[in-house]
Amino acid sequence: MKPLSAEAAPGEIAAPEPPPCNFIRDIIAEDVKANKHNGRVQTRFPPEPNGYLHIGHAKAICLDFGLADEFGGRTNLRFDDTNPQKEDKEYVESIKNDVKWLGYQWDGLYYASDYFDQLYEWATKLIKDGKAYVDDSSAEDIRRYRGTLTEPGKDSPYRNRSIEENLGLFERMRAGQYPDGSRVLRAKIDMASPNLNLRDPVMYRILHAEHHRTGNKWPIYPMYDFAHGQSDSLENVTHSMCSLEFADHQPLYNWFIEQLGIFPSRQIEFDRLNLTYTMMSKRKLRQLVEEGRVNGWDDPRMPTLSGMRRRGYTPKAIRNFVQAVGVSRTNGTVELAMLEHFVREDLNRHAPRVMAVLQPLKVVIDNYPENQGEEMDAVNNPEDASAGTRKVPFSRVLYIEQDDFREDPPKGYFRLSPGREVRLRYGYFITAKSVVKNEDGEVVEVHCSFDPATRGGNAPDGRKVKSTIHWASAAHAIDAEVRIYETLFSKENPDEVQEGGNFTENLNPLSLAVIAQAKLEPSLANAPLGARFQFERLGYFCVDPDSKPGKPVFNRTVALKDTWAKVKRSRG
RNA sequence: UGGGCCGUCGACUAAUGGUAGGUCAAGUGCCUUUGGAGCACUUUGUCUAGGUUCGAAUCCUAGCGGCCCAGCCA
Repeated sequence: MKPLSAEAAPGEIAAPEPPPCNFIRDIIAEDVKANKHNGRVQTRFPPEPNGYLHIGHAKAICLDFGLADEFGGRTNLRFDDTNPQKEDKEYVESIKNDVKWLGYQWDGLYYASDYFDQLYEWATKLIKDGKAYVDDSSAEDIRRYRGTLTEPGKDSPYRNRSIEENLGLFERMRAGQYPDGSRVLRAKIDMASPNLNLRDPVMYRILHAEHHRTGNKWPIYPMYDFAHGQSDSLENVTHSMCSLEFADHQPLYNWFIEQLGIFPSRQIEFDRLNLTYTMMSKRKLRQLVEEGRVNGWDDPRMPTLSGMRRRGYTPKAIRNFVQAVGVSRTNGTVELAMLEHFVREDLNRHAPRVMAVLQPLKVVIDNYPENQGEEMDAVNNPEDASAGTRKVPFSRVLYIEQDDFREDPPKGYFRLSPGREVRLRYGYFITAKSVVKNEDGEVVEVHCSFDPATRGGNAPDGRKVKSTIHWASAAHAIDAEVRIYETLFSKENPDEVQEGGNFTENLNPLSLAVIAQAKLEPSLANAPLGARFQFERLGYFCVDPDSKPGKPVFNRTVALKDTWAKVKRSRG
């Protein structure tokens, strides 16, 4: 049965479709139905503040916040800041900013470092219960004793120290009496477990490092595994979503909660988002930034939320995309085309239309009076009548797109060519009469005639033209820099390299093209930073922060779908 | 090679033992003052082999294929 939403009265908002099913929603719905935790739903988004958020994080954010919202629950933002060497305040600020930009507001704001005292106390309890011990082995010995994927590990020689000795040692670790790396606190579980995470995992390591929040208070820091589940538990998190690679950690997550007898948060793993022609590895994104292959974390080619924001993506488009992609436990890669569809869909509805000529070709209308001009009425957004109209100046000398004129038009080419009549959008019908060429034989000027009866773009005699092209009046146009982006990598999977190769070899040398002198209609002169437009027939563009008064810079967010390009391709 | 997770149109994802459906992509047509947008239509799929069952994408067994795990990272 088809939904009847299409029959809703014009202007009426169709009832939102029920969200597509997914296995996490099913789990939560069942728990709520069974009145588990009295039907309460609490989630959390737990980034480590060691880099900028990317589109992959957006999926986690939409899941954590979106599912909680659906069930009337709450969501915390918690920074998993247990490794001071990699973390920084700069990242926590950018993360907060990006989450808000995406459209979400957290209920509680926490840091794992808020729990360091509690965690320390819990570690002491485990020692007293004979469930944890201090190991003096070197990192290398610990690795050796851990065994391999196929062989069991062996007990550390320090595994059976007395509780009193362990307590004393751990206190001195905490007092800062030992150098980095000299000792660790380990959980006493099972060195023969087929799950390597259960082979006496490290709970605390010694790190004489300054933490961005706790300063020099702590010379020891808990590992992720000894912090995450307990943090969830302290926040009474009912459903703790994380990515698939943590599935092997779940038994350990549960083990600590059980040994400590604390609130039983439940971990649920889902698949990460992968996208073609880009990558989500924070480490590699950082490398691109540090090696100067891109211009910072917010380079519009980056898959970071800050990059996408600068590129002109809307939060709504990203949320819709994430919703459409869904969630499962398979490892797949979503086509970039799907992301682009959702920006176009959103921008098509909301972005005002303007005319801009990127590769200008001069057109002179010989029978239009010199030193005369007029203003044409142009529709701001055909998708939204309330957006109104504006005036666009017209005169004898114009610019059109170089692509919109062919001296020798190929078959199927509908645009301007000698003897052919086309419409100037919101202007007049014009017919090409002759061309002026430079010494290289390139057309640098097209002379046309116009039909005064077609003002506004309609012929009273009802004759049709096959093409409508955009233009800018030479005398009135403003100059702008326009940055055209292509995919950052030229391979669908940038990690696909020859033996011994490196992903940077797959960087697309054409990922950025700068047009220094585009010609824009004058209404764009004072467009505010971040403003988004459709340049008619070209794509969606937004104002970049590099803009200077009188010299705007535009980024192309995404091109319009280009049927002509498709025709050309299919004809070779 | 031990353990864990996972295989559904080209991509992503539904169907919870009972009609294999949706979105993107691709294609065809209509419409059009954006070769845009919109509308209509179309193509293509349950990894393989057995089994259970009136009935299997779903349950079982065995293969095959992919991903993750041997940090004092998260």
